[in-house]
Amino acid sequence: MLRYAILELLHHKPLSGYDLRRRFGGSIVFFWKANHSQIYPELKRMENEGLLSAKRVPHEWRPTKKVYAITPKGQRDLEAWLRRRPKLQSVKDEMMLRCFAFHLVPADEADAQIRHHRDLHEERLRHYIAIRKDLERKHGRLLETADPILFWNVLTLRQAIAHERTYIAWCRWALRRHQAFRDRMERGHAHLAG
Amino acid sequence: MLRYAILELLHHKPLSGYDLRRRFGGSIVFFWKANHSQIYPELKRMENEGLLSAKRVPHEWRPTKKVYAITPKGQRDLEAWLRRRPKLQSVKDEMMLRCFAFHLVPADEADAQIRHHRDLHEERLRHYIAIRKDLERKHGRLLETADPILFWNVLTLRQAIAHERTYIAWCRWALRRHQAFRDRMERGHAHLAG
DNA sequence: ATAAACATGTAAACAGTTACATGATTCT
DNA sequence: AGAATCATGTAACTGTTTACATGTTTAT
Repeated sequence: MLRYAILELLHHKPLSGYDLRRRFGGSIVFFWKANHSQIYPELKRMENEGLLSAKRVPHEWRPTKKVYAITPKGQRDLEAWLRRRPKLQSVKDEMMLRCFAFHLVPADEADAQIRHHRDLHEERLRHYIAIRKDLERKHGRLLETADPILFWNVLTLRQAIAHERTYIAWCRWALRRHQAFRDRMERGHAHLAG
Repeated sequence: MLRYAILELLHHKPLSGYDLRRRFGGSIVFFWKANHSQIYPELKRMENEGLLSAKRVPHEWRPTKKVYAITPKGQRDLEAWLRRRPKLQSVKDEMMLRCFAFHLVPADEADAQIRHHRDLHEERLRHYIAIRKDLERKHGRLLETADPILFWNVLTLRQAIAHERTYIAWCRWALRRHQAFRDRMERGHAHLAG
């Protein structure tokens, strides 16, 4: 999958491994992330398969860059992948796995975990909104753009933001529900004791 | 991570690899999935590490089962894991990666992809809601339960359902937005032509 | 001086999917 | 007779993370 993200990025313009790695901290981070230790070997493999062509570009004072460009074969591969109908990805959610097992820890510990998780998602949401503000400053009203690249990027950003908001709302709801559950249990015990 | 899912399931009662695999088609499927080819080797590893104990249980007519039970060490490991504060998982979303590249395919193909994806999520949502109905039939009003295990399970189910609904709503919104984008582009061209 | 950014790689471990492989029992 | 379910494994491949490893340039 990483290779398709790389092909899409190189479709815009040739980039080095280092440049690509920085791109994975930008707009694409909403739905894909990659470390340099995964990027460099993948670029080599893709070059061997004829999807990319590499060129060493020396720079007077700075280290020489190895710049990769997409080949016609790479273009065809990317477009063929876009036309496939993929299956649904299976969900892997560590927080929900923990939540499923929270009956094994004290109630306060469960609350602390949920609050911590909510804070992390709130931070990520703020980051996404900052990126959106940035795009708005540069391009004006995003949903009225005439640029297809920006248009699709804005749609993915919207999905990322909606996803974070849903997660945060769930955390808040779960904390309220848990409080109600604890109150109920306490009253139950009081009743039995009294 | 799989091991903690297994430990949680074995905390309730001892199970064979085959039983565990079926559990991964039940309530836990909302946030974790595992194939038998991953389960069997993992069980062996966990037994070697002293987290589980195995017992061969022969059955008059059916194949002998190898039933695993959680050990005190396994219990401690599970509880220690529950008290850790994990980092946010990085998002990996194939559909959004595709969407990011949809400027490379014809608009109708992009629409077909989004509709297909919406259908898949709608099916998954129906499946989750069927599971919830089942739980309601068995246990009555789920949010008023006094059983901590059921309580936390219901919270994870709610998150799974909210997640699917957000995704479906995004697909519908994206289709509307894309139609508006296409209309705008057409009017733009008409204007230039006229 | 030293920290941050530029620049590129490898190695080991961990995680997950798909395909291969076998054989009994039960239901239609 | 054939399909479904029970039951357990291995092999090959693909993907991802963390740590190791090195060296330059630029800004403070």
